Amino acid sequence: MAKIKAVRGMYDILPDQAPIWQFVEQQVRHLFSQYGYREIRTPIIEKTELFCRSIGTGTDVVEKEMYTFSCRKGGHLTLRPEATAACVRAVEEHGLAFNQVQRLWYNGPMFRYERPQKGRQRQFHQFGAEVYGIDSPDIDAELILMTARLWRKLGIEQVLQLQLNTLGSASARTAYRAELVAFLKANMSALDTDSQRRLATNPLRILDSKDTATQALLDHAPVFLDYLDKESISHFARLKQILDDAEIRYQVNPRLVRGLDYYCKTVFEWTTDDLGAQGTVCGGGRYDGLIAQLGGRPTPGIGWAMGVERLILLLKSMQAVPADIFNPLDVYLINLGSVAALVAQKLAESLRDQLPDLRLQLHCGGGDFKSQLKKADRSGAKVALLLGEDELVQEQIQVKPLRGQGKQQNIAFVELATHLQQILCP
RNA sequence: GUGGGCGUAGCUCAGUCGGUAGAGCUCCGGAUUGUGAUUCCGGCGGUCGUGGGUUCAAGCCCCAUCGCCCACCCCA
Repeated sequence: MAKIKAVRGMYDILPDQAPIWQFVEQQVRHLFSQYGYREIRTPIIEKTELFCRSIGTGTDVVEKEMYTFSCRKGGHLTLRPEATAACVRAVEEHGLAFNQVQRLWYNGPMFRYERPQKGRQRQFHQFGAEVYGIDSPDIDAELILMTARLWRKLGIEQVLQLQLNTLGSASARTAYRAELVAFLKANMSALDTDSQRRLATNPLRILDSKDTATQALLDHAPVFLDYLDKESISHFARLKQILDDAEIRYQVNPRLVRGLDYYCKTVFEWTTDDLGAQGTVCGGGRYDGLIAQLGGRPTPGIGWAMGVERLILLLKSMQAVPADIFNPLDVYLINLGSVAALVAQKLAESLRDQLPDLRLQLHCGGGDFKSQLKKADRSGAKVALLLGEDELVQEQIQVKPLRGQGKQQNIAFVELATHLQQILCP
């Protein structure tokens, strides 16, 4: 019978890799606590309509990448392709943003039905931050500064570049988009096939086309700057001023558009050349209109998300993963014979009572002395404890350092905890 | 959705012109009765992705199919 394998594009995180995930998660959680952000956890399934109305029906994500299924009682549900929409939904549903500011963060799996490749999977994980109730650019800057701090903390700041743009107010953007589409439709024949397709789906992306004929045509197209509202311009100027003052380097990229409809004003991406085709590690922006669009009282919002898998790929390629996170053990307890096994079990429990931070593994499953010692070595433990018949009689145990130069010593049971503490925490 | 590359032991991979399936690592045992790592010897481990075809003979050639990887596209 054929073996069942994991679903395409969805991966197991095996014990060898889990410490890297724990390390990254711990670093990001600490970052959020440094800035006073609070965690929010929402379900991974939402009503399909939530994503259609927030992300936009014309986007790739909604049009062809969602895992959607019908509910037993009718209606359509979707595995979340991102978390901002769910966050907004929850915040509105519980009135969290009513006359107050919220700084929130989340972490968890997201789902998009795409062809898998490097840095792109169908189930992937994001950390994200969302802020509600602040319309001034100081919060835009704070959100960017905290990501910059994370890159420094992880030692990957050299390979990441900040791309920055402003999309203007929602109305300015819609007006421009309509003008651009009208212009391009009139010149349809001059467009490459890719761009012709994008005209219906994501017209602003056409500005980024690599086709030379298309680029030539774009020289005569409406210019976005002419449509930008004054408020957005000054918002953007202030953001840049704060970033300059904080000595955060960035590149203004007028072609930075982002593929989700809800963005307005500030958008940004942290990108790298070290990950192949999927170079965006973190991206985000402002979405002042979204909450009202979903039926709430008009409230400004802004946020970012980072791809954990991409972050980990980058850490590995930079060799920035600390080596000491992988060793799970301090002590391996060897026992010979059924009487020793009984005593060892009790001894192990007693040590865990006395030294709650001690990482101790009791050898189980028998085997001769030699094979147990071999397992102790392979386990990565710093110290082996040897309990056999001779030791039982004397109520002592052999303490054998496996890594350093220390000598093997005979230690009385009652002094074991103190002794271990001394040799393990110098 | 469209291209290109690749599927051989648990893992990493050799396999020449079509001629009975290999190595290293891991694991187990021995050299060494209760002292690991190094060394040496031995052992376990295979539907060569799957199905069909050509052939006296297929891991190798042909067709189909499934899977994985990379890229386009898109995004984190």
